[in-house]
Amino acid sequence: MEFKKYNHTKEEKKISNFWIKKGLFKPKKNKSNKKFSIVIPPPNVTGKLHMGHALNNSLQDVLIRFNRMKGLETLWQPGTDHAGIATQAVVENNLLKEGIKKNDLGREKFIKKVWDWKEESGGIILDQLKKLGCSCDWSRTRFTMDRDLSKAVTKVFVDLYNNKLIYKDKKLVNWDTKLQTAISDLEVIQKDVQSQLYYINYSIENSDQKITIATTRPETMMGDTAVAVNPKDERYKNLIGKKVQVPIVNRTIKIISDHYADPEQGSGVVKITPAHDFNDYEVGKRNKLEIINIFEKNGKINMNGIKEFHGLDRFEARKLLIKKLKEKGRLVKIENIKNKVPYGDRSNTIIEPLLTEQWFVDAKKLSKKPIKIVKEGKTSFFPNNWSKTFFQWMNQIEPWCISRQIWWGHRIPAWYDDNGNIYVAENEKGAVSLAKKKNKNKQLKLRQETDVLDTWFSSALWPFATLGWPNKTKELDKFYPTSVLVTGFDIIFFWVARMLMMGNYFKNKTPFHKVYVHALVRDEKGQKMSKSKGNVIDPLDLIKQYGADSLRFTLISMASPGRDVKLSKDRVTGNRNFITKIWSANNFLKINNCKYEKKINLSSIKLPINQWIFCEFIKTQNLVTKSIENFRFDEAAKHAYQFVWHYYCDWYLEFLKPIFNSKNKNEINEAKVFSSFMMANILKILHPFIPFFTENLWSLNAYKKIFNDFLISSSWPNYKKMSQFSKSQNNINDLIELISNIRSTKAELKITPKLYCDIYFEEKSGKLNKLVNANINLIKQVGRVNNILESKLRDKNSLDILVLKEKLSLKFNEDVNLASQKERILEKIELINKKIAVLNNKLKNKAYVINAPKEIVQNDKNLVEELTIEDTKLRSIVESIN
RNA sequence: GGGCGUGUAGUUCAAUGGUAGAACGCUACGUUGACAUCGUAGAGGUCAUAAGUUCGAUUCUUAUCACGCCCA
Repeated sequence: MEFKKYNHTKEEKKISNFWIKKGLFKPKKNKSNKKFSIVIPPPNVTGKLHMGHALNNSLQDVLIRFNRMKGLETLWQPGTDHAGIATQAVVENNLLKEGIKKNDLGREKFIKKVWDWKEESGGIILDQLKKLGCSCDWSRTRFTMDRDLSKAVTKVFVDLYNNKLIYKDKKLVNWDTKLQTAISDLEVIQKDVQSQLYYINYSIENSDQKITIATTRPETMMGDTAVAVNPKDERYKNLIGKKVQVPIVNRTIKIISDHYADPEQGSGVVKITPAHDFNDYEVGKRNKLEIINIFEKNGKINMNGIKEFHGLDRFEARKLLIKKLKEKGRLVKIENIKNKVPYGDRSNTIIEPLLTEQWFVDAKKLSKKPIKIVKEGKTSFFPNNWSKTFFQWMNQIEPWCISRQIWWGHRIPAWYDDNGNIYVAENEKGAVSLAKKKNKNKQLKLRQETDVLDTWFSSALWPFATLGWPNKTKELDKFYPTSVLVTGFDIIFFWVARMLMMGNYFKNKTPFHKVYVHALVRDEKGQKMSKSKGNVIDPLDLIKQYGADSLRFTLISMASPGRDVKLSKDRVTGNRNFITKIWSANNFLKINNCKYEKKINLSSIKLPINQWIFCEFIKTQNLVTKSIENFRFDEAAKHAYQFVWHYYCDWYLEFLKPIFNSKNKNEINEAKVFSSFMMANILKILHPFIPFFTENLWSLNAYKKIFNDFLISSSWPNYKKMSQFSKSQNNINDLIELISNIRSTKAELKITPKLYCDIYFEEKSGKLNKLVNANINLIKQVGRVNNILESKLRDKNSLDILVLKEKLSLKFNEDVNLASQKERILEKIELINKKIAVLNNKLKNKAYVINAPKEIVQNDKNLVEELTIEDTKLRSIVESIN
């Protein structure tokens, strides 16, 4: 009979639709009243599925499917975030292609265009997650710009403002000159770059003396308002209070003393530009210096700069200034150095510290509770080291700049009157009434703040806003706090910390009990995947080629804690082969008409191989369960793989063959039913890893009839140990040992494995004899044994081996190379004696015998005994060869 | 500069204070009805280096070296 091959792509699509249509991803009430919930890390609405998503979501799906099968009421809450800057850029670019400029359109029309785009092509990634098999409750999909979530955002803003945890301030912020918005310090990447350090002479007023300052940013000289030296620096003590002239700029500034100047760095003299450097800003504040901003918002020199520099880009200005300094002989030298330069993570342009008015969250105050929560273990990280990273950042947290000068996002609910008063309220009506109150009922014209909020501000509310907050909903009651958060370490600060702040503040309960932090997916050489390197593996390509199940299984089985996943196609191929293996095993069941249609009474199972495989299954079931519960997805996958391939397929199915060839109807029937019953259980424990394939096979095998459920909603196996089976468990494992021994003996003797042999028991009363007689058919077929001999025939066709420490003779129909066999045994003897010597040495050591635990010492003694018996028997075999 | 992590078979990774495992790869042999996307058998490790703790260290401690990441 020929079987068609398993077609991943075709089947997966079918099953995905089917699950959704049947509503099987929705939480289902049950008796136990236990709940399990996860909120998805919302991907950007502009996002496309990459390997990081694939790993992140495969792991979540394992947890979700596992807990769903364990009978918990399970919710996986999906959705996307509006990705303010990224989305605005996408739509802006699309419009530009049509020749439309954002500013010509105006704010309102532009935002409508963004919504149009979102409806049409936003959220592709959600469909891609479906392809991956994610069992989110898609009917609950949320978007951070949804009306409900926006309501939550507004409420949070207003509450925090009223409690003085949000404030407006004029400060130096990280300014992106390309996007023309402020960004938070987390969105700034410090990059190592090659730079030039320029040494420039400033002349001291009323003197011939000059002092040399060093700077990487000479153009900011136009904003210099002081020169600083360290108070302890003897070289310059007498200069403090004197004045210097900034060359070219021709402004006179003071020499001040401030500890910020480092005598060891450069010349020990630094120029101070409070408007364009965070450190200088602090120096300026301490010394009450004037602040001169020389840049426009696009990074060009403004009217505060030198006349002929007006409108010049900052880098052009630098060139021109250096040229002029050279001409004037003020440039002492240029040094090549490596330094860190701030870049915007979205725009990849150099970030400019700029003095602007922005909105800030008092993160310091909000961080107190989360720190306590994590310390107390109410939220714990796995692996636990990440809590250190978390504390480190939280303990030195800075105010969080939340305003963005873009259009797409939650517009800040603040209104201004003409006198510059601020009214923060949930809507304009509220603001108007606040204004009235303040201004004795005078009718004032208000205008709303044009800035929008940082996208992460709304993401921070995700765990409760998606469940309906601020309304009191059933879902919020049931599923908040969520059980686990699964995320990459790269957003611990951006997202995890901020959710902890908001969740603990507004819900007074931590948003999740556990945070499972996974690593990065890299290429097979361990390099970060990046477009520029060209080493990106597209998960969708792999899904197309190998199926989502193969990709999932690969990612999951490689997710060891604290380690990056180094992905290669070979791995995926290997796991695809694993799935094919199960497919063909199932074909074997089909051919033999193995069906599980009536509930079995487990205690009525008689066949040793059935008892054995069941014992091994229980071991596996327990290991897989424990591993998933401990977030050891890698181990869970490996245990399942090991059992299916190396127990069920390699041995159990082989042992079935002699039974099917026999005439014992009872045995045949039991084998048919039980093999299929085991397959059903295999599908169950594999379901969280390879959901499509297993659900498909479940339906092909019609297991729904007997389990009354689709696989996805069937119950997780939790069989109890059957102690009356353990004798069979041991026997079959011994049998496997025996057969393996016969096989390897043949291989070593270069006897074709096909060849049958006769066997003779040297030790008639030993356990081998009993074992073989009890399983005679298995031995004969699987071990390729002809007859059990009554008396030993000593000739050149036969030889002795040691199995389970008993002597056994094998007799073949052809000559055996006894000399090579002898050599092999001698090698073994040598090895055994080495081991015995090591053990004896240990045992001779009195300190060891006194200090080591008794069991360990006893174990060693037993081992010596056993090895000695083995040694004696092997020696007698060698002697018999002579 | 501060912090975190990693170093075990050819490769990717486990485990473990008391005999070091798996997968993939490799080698040999093998298509008689589950499976060549396969089977059987096998080779392959001074557990980065050094010192310490210990009866005993791949495992614990410290230092060194190498690599990676985060923060300033």
